[in-house]
Amino acid sequence: MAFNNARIDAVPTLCASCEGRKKGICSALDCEQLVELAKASRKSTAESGATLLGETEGIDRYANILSGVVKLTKTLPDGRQQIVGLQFALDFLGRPYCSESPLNAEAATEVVLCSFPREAFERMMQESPALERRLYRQALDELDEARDWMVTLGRKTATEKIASLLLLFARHAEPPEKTGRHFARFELPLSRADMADFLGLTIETVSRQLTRLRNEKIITIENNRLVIVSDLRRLKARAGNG
Amino acid sequence: MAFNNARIDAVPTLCASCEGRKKGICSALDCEQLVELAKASRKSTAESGATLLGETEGIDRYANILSGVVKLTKTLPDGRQQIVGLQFALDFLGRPYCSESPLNAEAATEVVLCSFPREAFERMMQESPALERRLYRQALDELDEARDWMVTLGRKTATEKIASLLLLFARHAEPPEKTGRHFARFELPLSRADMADFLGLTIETVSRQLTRLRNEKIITIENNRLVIVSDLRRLKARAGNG
DNA sequence: CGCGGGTTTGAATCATGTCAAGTTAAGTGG
DNA sequence: CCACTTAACTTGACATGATTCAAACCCGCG
Repeated sequence: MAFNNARIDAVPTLCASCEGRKKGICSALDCEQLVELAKASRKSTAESGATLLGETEGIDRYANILSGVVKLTKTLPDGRQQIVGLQFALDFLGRPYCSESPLNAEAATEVVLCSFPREAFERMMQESPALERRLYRQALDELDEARDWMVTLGRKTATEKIASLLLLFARHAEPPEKTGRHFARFELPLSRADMADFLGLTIETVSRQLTRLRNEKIITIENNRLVIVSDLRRLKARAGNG
Repeated sequence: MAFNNARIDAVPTLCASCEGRKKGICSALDCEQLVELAKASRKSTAESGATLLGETEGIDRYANILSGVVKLTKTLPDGRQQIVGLQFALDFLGRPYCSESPLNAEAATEVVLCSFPREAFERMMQESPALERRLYRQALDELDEARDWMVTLGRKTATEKIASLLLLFARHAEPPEKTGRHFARFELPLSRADMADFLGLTIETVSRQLTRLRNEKIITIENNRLVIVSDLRRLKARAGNG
């Protein structure tokens, strides 16, 4: 054990207890790279509602999300808005090989970030195929998610959309296996307005569908934000996926 | 020149005239790799309507699309269908690091493919960071496209959806700059049913919106498939993007 | 206590879906 | 060459799910 201490000590203190090192982008880095990146990294907190990445501003930093929920939005010239992605803890935030497509990232809840300056991170990407592979995989995962939501947006009814969204939250909130397999309980990370923007609906419709699910005893809502699902199977049945 | 002949000869005959070598995935390969991949490659044609990649079958080949249009679809258990992506000439078809998400690829028109066996291609991916980077970029591009369509699906009206789709086709059909900047003329690569599946509409609505655009003199349609747009700006205005 | 943001609820309206009937165009076989 | 069939598309009348507009509600906070 003592023999290995040098290496263990080499892991930056901040990273030692960081989940991102195990499951996030950083899992693709070796010790040396981790130290180098950590030197340039900065932990920061953003209030709910804060803009993390705007259409206007140049992107000068990439980041890992340590906690909280980030919404990626697009807006039409006349103000109509659509959330095109949600990112959770340990997701990577940023746009390597930045193409044109204008996209806003906004904190949906309070968010804690571990961010790196653009140049340092891009240099590391060049040098580390493993890192780039890890990023590629995340992009593929996000692509799958985006396509799943296209089905939801294009082909599901309002109730099915809401049920699908609740299931998404349940999946992210649960340490799987922790609560009973068919039970879930979580805080809604989005306001009704945000849910509407994600599902291509209006606030009123979102609200109506929630009360409908409540009336059908599929969910219970406390304090407008805490959702309890006693039987996930019934919720799944309402989500249209089978 | 003679000095270089050896190298030029080394480019596989098939590839020499192939656009994919310049603009597609293959542009990331050096000569040696190109030869190796070409040895394993196979050119093939698929009828319109043929399934290229099914939920059921394992994927045993990757491919470049040489010509034609491929639609990527997802289907809900009750039969509702959504097209979640369109791929055109020189796009890469396949799912490296295949995750779960069930996806169908079907030829929307007659399609010509240049395909490679799974193992050969994956081995090359392992060995060539440049190739993986190229694939990563395509994934990012597809992600951008998917997100653009999420806005269309979630927030646009039926007319705007149709206009947006026509603009997409125009962009892909035109050798840019060839026809006048504000003029376009192209064959619809999708049937009304496919357009409906892409836009989250019904065939009837698609048809009605097309005749509406025709009545407004924004487009002309000949033979049900040939579309002529005399002023792209008017079409853009109807697409909701500005 | 009253104020304000977020949410719920209600009634009227509208866009899109549904169902059904027609049209067009391209075969196919007599 | 002309009926006949068929598939894809268009058009019309009607039904409905979601939006819109408006009002009430709830709850934390000054």
